[in-house]
Amino acid sequence: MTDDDTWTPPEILVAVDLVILTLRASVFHVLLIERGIEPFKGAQALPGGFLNNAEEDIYAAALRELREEADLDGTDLHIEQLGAYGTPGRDPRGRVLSVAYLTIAPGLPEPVAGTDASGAAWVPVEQALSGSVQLAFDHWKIVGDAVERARTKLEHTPLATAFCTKTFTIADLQEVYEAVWGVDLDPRNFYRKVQRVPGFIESAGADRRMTTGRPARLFRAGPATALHPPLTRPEPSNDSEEGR
Amino acid sequence: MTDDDTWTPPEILVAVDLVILTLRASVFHVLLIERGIEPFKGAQALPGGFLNNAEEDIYAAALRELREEADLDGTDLHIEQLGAYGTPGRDPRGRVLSVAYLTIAPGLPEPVAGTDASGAAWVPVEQALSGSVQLAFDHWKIVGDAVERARTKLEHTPLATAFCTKTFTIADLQEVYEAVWGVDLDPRNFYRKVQRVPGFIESAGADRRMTTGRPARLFRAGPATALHPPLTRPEPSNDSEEGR
DNA sequence: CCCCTTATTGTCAGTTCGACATTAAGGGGG
DNA sequence: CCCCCTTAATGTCGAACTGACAATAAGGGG
Repeated sequence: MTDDDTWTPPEILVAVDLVILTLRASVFHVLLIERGIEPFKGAQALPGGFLNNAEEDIYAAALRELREEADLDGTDLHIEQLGAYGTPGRDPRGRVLSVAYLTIAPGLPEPVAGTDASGAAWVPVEQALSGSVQLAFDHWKIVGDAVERARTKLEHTPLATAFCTKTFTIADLQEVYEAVWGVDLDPRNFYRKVQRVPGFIESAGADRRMTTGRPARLFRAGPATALHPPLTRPEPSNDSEEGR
Repeated sequence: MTDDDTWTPPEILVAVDLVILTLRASVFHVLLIERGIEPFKGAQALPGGFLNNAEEDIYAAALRELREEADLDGTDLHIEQLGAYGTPGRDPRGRVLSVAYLTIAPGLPEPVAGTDASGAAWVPVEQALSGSVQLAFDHWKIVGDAVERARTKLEHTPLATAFCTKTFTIADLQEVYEAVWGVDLDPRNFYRKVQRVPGFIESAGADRRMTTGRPARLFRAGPATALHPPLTRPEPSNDSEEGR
């Protein structure tokens, strides 16, 4: 931040975009909204919007949009800033700098009735990034960055628990890893590894849960903020890249 | 991003701040500049400034400030966006949203002659965060976030090589880890571990380097973008700290 | 040639990993 | 009530890895 009293710096519009990720029926989904107005009318876009006024905090604006556009309560949801996207020309209406937030929610069964936009829908992440979906602005890149961030943070933070409800089974947790990473994991080894990490998960009473088969123990998120040791993603079996 | 044609969203000043980290004499340093004008005149601040005009890209602005205020060429330097800092009131002059960038540079021996500000100086990170240094705006938090980011990325990305010159020895690399993490590592085990990670470092010819003692092999950064397996930070034996 | 310094290679027991088998604990149907 | 089906949890085993520490290698200086 520097000097200058004579020169007036340019003023820029500031917006907030939300990448809301969840698991639905063991599939990794992102929330997209069909735009009802130009520009990009009819295309899919991330929920978001401009700051209400010049005094609104950007994090508060993210919480507000979360409520308005996704009908979600930010309390006890994982929300972290992803970054600022401000390439000139990203919005045809003019210079807009958008601050993107990454939100992780436990799998909501309902299709989330958007209050505002034409239609809100959970879209499988794979599909959203495949190119078969028309995404507005630079939202394709934002979603890609968010997914990459989530995949990486799964390795060395307890982020996976944010995809789960208050209490969960180890199999639930494994589903998160498998869906987000797009791999299959061995339940026996996963069970062992997860329990060894101090502070990752802790037993939630002798409680259990009903399904067919043997009842599973319930856990809740532990106090750890980092996983030591980390859960490393399996190496991609191919070797089309990487060198030694 | 939403609708509305009648309502005009607020315009906000956008700035760029740089956290430039390096190693000097095996000590982890950050570049700070003494402010010559109000607000926070006389305090230390990160290099940075407002966008030049409404068309300037924020990344381009970061590169420009890097040149203007630190006399550094962004080419072949590690630069990544850290995040947006936009709390109302962070700048007493009005609403300013600042996009912070994290830059890693090989240890420059010279004290970096700032072109603009009153004085630029490399300050040990520990000192900058200790509270004994008056930092302007919310720069204390920004530096803290940057350092935390660097410490974490050292574990699972080849970021450490960004602290080194084009070619380096394994002992150089170890110095980076030790200085940034603030720990001591066993050279023998470090040597083994680093070499096992595919694509982390690759031999730079049979070249060597002069010092006292046996000449060391030179390496350069490899093609890997992630470390598999990661280099995990040693557990702190005590548990007096940690927090996020 | 001896000594000092730093680099690189070994050694070794304890731990962890991945692959896979086995046992445990419900619920349903006959 | 017993057999069977399903999912959960524990166990086994050789290979690989880890941390602690010893031993050897390769210059430079005196």
